[in-house]
Amino acid sequence: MHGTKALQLKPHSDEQQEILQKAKQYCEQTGNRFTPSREKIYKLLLQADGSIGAYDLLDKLKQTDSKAKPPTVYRALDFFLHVGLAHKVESTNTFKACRHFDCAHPVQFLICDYCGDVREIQSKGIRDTLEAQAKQHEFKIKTQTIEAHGICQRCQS
Amino acid sequence: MHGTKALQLKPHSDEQQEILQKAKQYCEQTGNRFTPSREKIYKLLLQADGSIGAYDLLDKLKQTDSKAKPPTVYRALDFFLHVGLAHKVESTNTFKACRHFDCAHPVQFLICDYCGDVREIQSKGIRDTLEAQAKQHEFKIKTQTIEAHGICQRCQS
DNA sequence: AAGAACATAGTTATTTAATAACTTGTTCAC
DNA sequence: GTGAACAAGTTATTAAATAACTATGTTCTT
Repeated sequence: MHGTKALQLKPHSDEQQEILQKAKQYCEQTGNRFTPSREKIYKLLLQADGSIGAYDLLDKLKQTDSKAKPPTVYRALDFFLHVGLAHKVESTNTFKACRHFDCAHPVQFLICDYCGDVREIQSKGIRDTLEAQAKQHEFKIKTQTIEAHGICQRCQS
Repeated sequence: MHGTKALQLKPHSDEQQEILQKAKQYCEQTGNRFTPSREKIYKLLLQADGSIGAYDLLDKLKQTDSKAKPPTVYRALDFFLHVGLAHKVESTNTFKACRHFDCAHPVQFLICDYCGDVREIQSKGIRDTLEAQAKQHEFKIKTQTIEAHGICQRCQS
């Protein structure tokens, strides 16, 4: 599932610490509680390469919290999705921590089928093109799911 | 789940007959077998409003084929997806018969969260915009999943 | 026509993904 | 401090998809 991990996040990296702090702040500002349970699960989500399935996340959680059960992770995930701290990758039923949750634009994913990496991009162009198409059909868009599968740059060599 | 069905396909309509015939022809031309089992399931897929889940499809199939089981429908669905006779809607885990399977372009869906209607559109613009974005990241796209949720024209009033 | 090779379908069981429903514990405002 | 609201624990179930094995059918070859 994974090629070289040179550019992937490592557990407890500085970048993760930074995102974690921003997540805490963001929750405080918006009146949402970043509880210990949520923090623990959010850390695991940040440590995951690419995206991670709910049950894989549960397995990781069980290593330090042996009595964790599906609702434990699904509740946290639902919370993250709701406040914008994470996204669901619909085509693989997996989840990914959002790295710039402070902006509410729809996102797109580039999913490498070789190494499993999931890159989150934000193209206003894609969003607007879809929006324009929908308008032609008099369709009012609420949410967008845009996911491309293929091979990432690092796996092409 | 459903509003007015005025524009929806009705069982055994002329349009369905036409698509069915085209599907048969298409399979012959491409050396794929459109077996009785596949035909039965494809008809049910055509009759479904919007998109339909595999197990809802199974329930319908059971009405005339009481011993049908999950692999029965999943095998047919896999075949349809493989040859291009149907699409999977990833964000709802449902399936939809393709109305223009003779062209291989990626498609986009406009999914009405109010009536459940799923409209298949083909915008070269969206495809190309995503393609261009991917290129900037040196990502080679194989397949695209583009789904918009919202409210369709008929349900806005 | 017989038989090998392959595709299709039947059958049983299991895995994976997600949620329902009820109970217990925390937090926070008044 | 009490109670409303939120969060988490617990048990069970539903929903989605596939694995693995058996049986049947189709096609191709000789």
